[in-house]
Amino acid sequence: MPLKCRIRIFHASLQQGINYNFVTLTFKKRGTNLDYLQGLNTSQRAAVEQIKGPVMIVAGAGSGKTRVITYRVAHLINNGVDPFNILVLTFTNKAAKEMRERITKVVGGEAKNIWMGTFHSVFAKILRVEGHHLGYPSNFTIYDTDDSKSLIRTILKEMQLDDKLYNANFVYNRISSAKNNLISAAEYQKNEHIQAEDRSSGRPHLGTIYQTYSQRCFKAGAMDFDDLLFNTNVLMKNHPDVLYKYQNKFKYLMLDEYQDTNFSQYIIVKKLAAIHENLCVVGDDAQSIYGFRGANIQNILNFEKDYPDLNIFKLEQNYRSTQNIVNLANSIIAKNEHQLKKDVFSTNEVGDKIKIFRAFSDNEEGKIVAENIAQKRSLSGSPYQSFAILYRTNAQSRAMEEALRKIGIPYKIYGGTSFYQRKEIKDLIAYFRLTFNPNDEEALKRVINYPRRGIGNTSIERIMISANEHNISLWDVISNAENYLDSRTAVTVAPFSLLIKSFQAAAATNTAFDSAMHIAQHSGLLKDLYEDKSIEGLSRYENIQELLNGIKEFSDREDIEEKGLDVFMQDIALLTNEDNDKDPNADTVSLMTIHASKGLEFPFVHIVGLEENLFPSQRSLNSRDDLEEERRLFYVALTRAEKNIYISYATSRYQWGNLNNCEPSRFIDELDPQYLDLDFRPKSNSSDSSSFENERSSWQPLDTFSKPKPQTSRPKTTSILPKAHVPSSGFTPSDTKNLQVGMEVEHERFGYGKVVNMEGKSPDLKATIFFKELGQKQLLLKFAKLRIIE
DNA sequence: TGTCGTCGGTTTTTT
DNA sequence: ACCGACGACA
Repeated sequence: MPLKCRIRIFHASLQQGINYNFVTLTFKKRGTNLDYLQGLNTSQRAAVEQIKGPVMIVAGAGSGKTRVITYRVAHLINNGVDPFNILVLTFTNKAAKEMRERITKVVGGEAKNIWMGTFHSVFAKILRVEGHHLGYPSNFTIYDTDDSKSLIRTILKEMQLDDKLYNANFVYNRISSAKNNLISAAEYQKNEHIQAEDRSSGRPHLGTIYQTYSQRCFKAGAMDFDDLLFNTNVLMKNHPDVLYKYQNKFKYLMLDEYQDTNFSQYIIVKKLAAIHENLCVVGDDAQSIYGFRGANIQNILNFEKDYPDLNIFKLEQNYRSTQNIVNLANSIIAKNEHQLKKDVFSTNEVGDKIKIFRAFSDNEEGKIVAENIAQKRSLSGSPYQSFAILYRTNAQSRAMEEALRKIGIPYKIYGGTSFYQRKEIKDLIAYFRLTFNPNDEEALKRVINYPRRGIGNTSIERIMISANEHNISLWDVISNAENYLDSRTAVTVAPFSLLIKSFQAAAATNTAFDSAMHIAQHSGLLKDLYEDKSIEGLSRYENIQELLNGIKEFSDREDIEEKGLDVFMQDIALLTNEDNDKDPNADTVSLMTIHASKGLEFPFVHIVGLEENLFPSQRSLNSRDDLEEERRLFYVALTRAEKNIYISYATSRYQWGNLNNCEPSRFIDELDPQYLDLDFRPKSNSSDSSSFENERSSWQPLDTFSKPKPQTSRPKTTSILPKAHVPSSGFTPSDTKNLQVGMEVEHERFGYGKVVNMEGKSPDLKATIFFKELGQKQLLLKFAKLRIIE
């Protein structure tokens, strides 16, 4: 067989390659550039050059991990490995994208042939091709968490179970963790241990729910996030021929953030690598922070057992941070019992000590952080991009946002509600989903009566009952309404099924954009949003525009052949906020959870909310393992910083609308004081320590707006958001043809703001405006009514 | 069937 | 404080 020959030749050349000394290697390869090897330290270089067999790279924070992965892939290609035979699994889509760009710089266009992506996106792609072996259509829907929970609620209702005891969240997590441990519904019900556990917690029906849930997903032609991995495992187990095919396709596997993989992912990788064993995992046990999602730190230890001839490389030199930061981070992580031994060090400058301060409330904390950023920026001349604010929970962003807004600092929030999770976006996408997969029960329930069509709960219930009775899908019922429903319901429902059928016809022949536009208009959704003149309605309408713009871009792409809406839809459920970053180069302060900050770096980092029960989280206090995960999380936060860290805590904080007192976090006590600047006093903290009700700032921002609001003592926690802006008398929109960055404007509803950026070309010219009350917004000028303030 | 008010859970982190 | 779910009423 030609295939076999190729492998043998290939291995032979590898053997030689390894025996070359460095100099020969540099000159050996024709037409390729091996200069990159020069820029690596000894252990990095050793890891890059060990291209055969199982490899584990233990990469300390900031030790040039991405660089090593990039160059290792480049090195594989330069040593004759076909890019089509390389699979690189990363943790986020963004990481994959960045890595591909970096590899392209070294090896050129060949890089686009590498399989690179997250577990979920890569195996979704494979399941679209191979899913038919398991009875799934290739256009299966991917249920997101909301879809899954909604289905669970429906099932609970049908089974007439108490939805307090069987809380949808709880059920979802239980099913998720079963799947991530490769326990099927049938096995779940057979497993005595699990059954005993469920009985003793008073929830004996969990197994049945799991079973029903799986069946319903299958019938709807849908997989949830965990199914993408679970079904990949089923596929590999039950279809050895398919497994064999991919084992030989992916002769070289690389796996980033190995510490964050769960059992299901671990088995996939292990099986894929079983023949060639060219498996390289990269990770840092000290940065394992996804245990709650089933990530198993044991995978690292198992790895050594599974591959006795494993080559381990440790990257211990930190190139990112000052010595003080690295030493401080080490002093924290040393408190954990479970860890691989390594010695992370820095030879950068010693740097400033780490500053800690106290605030009296979450709002004051925000104020100090914001002022500190403004001050540091003007002193050091660093752009806003060099600053990050990291927090434990998303809820903490609000106080920070308000403070930044108040003194006019532009910011960007990462994570939080993703663009694709917004209601209006999900609504439109549900129409798309239904068009391509009418059996998608969750999509159908979502839009069957939105916009209003007189199909209320009673009708929906009738449809569901009929579907269950005849053991058919909801779609089967409504598309044959006269056979399955009473005549009155049938009459209201029939037009809806015709509508969807007309969408199917439209989508069959049109490009993604034309189909999407057709559906947005004829579903009535666009009109419904257009008529909603509230602030929220306007912003929803703009979001739909944004989605349509995105689809237009997709339709205009020249590098892909299939441009139908179905192709666009394929992994939209797997996209997150970062993947929709409109202008990644804008100069803004970054706000995000510590989880979201993994892999990123910033010169100046604020870590806020260092309080007991918040960080470490209250839920982590019961077990040593959970607490250690929180400590690793703190370690991740500290190691994001290049130059300066500011740690802060508040002595009181609004939670659930109440003001609560807080204790400083135990993590603060664990910091080695020799690296701390204990005398640090933020400028404004000393003067108005008497009261945190005084919101007045001693620092005068440069870009004040023309109409300052009189300050009163704060009546409630969020006085920032006005219900509506009252336009100044005689508001008339200006001609925005000559709008330019820096101009101040008034918007009919959003109030006063300043243009910070312009992009696009007319008629799709977009302006990014920083509104005094509402923060940053992007507006399409052809829609926005703006008055330019002279 | 649609709308409005109340209630209750939520805030850990995400593909 | 905020959201979704649900019941009472139009």
